[in-house]
Amino acid sequence: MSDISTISRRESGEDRRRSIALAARTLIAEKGLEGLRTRDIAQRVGINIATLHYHVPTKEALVALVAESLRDDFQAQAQRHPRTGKSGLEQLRLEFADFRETVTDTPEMIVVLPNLFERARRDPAIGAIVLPLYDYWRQQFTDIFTLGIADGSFRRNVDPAAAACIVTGALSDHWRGWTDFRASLDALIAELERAFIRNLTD
Amino acid sequence: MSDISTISRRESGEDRRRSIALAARTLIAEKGLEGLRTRDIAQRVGINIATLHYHVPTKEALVALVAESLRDDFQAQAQRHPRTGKSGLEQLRLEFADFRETVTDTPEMIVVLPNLFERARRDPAIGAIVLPLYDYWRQQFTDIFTLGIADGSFRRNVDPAAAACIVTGALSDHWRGWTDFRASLDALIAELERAFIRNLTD
DNA sequence: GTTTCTCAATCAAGTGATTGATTGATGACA
DNA sequence: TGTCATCAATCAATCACTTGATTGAGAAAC
Repeated sequence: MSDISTISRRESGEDRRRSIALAARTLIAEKGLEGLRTRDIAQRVGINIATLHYHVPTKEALVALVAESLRDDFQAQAQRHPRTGKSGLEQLRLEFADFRETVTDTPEMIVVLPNLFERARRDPAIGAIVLPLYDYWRQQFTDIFTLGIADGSFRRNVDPAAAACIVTGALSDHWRGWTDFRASLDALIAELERAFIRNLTD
Repeated sequence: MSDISTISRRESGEDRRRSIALAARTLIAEKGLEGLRTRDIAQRVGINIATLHYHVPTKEALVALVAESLRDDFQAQAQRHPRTGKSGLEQLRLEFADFRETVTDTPEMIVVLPNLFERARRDPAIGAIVLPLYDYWRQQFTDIFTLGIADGSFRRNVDPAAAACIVTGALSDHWRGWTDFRASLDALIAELERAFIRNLTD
């Protein structure tokens, strides 16, 4: 038998801030940063506006909290599958699998992160939190291409840094889904592999 | 000798709306859509807020005006250099040259357009204006790859639609400039060519 | 008792938009 | 040429909220 009188509306600071960040992420995905309102967030969480300010003092701090929340999730996902000892091509394929998983598991991250990247142009504090994610992601591919050239997976004349930019650009463009005019993810990934793998007659 | 008494503050509706659109574009580039204020636009143009509403009745109509303004500029630029009679690879190179020119000539378009693409998720009216631009751009590359396969410029196993997505993704990612971790435009373009050109021993 | 958390009411400034008056430009007419 | 009517364009003042944030009191947890 549940005791209604023990139901509390309180959450620890950390839990509450997590709830706030998640609600804000959802709302940014729905309405963009331009439509983000502190009252809407409070309502979505189920708290009073003053409670929201108790936990997160300004709107600016709120956006930073969202950025940190996304950074932490992104980093948790990046550690899921170890890469040690695999060839360049194998690692490339694992990165593609990871990408597919991210798109499936956290679709809202896909929408919110670019909004924060855009905001980073004007807000160095946000940039300091999220831009390293992009750098890290790109560095992963650069390392994979360097390895793949050395192990014979990829063409010798591949420029690892430029190739990394091509791959991250193509994948992030795909994840944005602005337009229905796009190749399927399978076709895109297959073409990305063909673009760099070493020709058998080389 | 100039006659001061003939100086007027009036502009035709069309000229005024053009001024308003350009000011709004500049402000979106500076502050994002979330920081766009009708009074700021009016001030930037040098008119009263009521005058702005006289010409453009709502903020929503204003964003649509910006979208149309960008569409028109984009389309004007797309017609600059004819492509007829050139090989797939030559056309690809012309597209890259066009891209370079756009980035140089209208840097603010580079920032504003993606903001409108994002807004298009939530605002079908804006999407109807700007998303066809992306489709058109992508279709250009698809056609180029199709042609280039037929004329022997590109590998036979290139999937034109997927390759177009890769190129447009890589270029648009580059133009965004979120991070300093990127290849130079020259290196990116060179790698994009290597990704698709036909190997001499094929 | 102390600390943390929550709330309703409120504040001050900002925001998109409106109102009513005025000005400027143009064409018709005497 | 001068006058008048008309319409387009402009403005200051104002409206009706909206917005991020604050205040002071009370509740909950330890």
